[in-house]
Amino acid sequence: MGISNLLVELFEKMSVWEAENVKESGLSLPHMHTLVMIGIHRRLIMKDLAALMGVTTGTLTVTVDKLESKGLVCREPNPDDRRSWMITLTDDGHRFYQDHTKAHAKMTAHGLNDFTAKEQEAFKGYLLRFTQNFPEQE
Amino acid sequence: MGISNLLVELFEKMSVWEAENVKESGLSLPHMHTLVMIGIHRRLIMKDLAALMGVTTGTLTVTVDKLESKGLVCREPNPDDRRSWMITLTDDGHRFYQDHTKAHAKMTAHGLNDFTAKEQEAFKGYLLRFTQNFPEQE
DNA sequence: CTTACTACTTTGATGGTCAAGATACTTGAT
DNA sequence: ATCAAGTATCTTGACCATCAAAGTAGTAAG
Repeated sequence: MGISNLLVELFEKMSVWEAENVKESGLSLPHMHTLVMIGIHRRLIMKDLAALMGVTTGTLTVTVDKLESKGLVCREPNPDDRRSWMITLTDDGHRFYQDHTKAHAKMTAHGLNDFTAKEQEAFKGYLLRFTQNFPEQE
Repeated sequence: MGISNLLVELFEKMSVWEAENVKESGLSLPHMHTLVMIGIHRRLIMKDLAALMGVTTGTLTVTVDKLESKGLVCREPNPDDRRSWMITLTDDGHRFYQDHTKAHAKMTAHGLNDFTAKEQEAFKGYLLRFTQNFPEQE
């Protein structure tokens, strides 16, 4: 089997894992995805967050509305531009983000089960190169 | 950055790439996903295909209805069980599947841009081990 | 043959998505 | 300053994907 098919298989398995894992949190995939993006970037305006997630701002508006009503994210006024909001995680939202990150780490540890420390480093190096060679998202 | 975050980043980039790529084909993601699953398994009954894709048979019924009306898949009577259908790709459906597979290969080649043959083999070995260590989908 | 089970389809409801239009603000040119 | 053009967000209306539950037709086991 070629690397291409291996990647597809890994992608498939990670997707299934992600879906099951997120379902346990009680959030939908788009909602968790949103929390993760905000968690990584800390503070974002709607436009940038929508671009990162590959959705329109209209879609993001309703997502953020729901996350806000659940007390997971916060719209703060943007002092530099009164048209836009700075979106951040609340403490509760940050907990979801951290739990999700921990679950990722656990999943990774499972995959690296029989790897020596040296092999992990080598794998990581390859992954880094591969990921960086990858077409950038516009 | 740890391997966990690298994988998440790769996953994210592959998702974006996949979405853009599939959009160009004129099919929705679920429709392409369905064609790929049938392409890999050649002949499947609805129940098994639904399980592979992680959707209910009710959802799959409408997906297959649409793919059938587009002439991309075929419901053939199952001689062993008159309750079920064997789902297969038509020639047109197979072309979509093959084009998609080729696009995956192209994407992979891009990522492996600066890898020597020896490095590709090593990376492939690690990927294989990692993928196989991964929790199975049930 | 009858009961329990199974494969598939249908139906009704919900959620995510987009395109297009509306609103409020900013920017740049006059 | 003022106005026009551009921008960030929100709203609306429509569509698709999805599920749970109910319905249909076929199988299996006694």
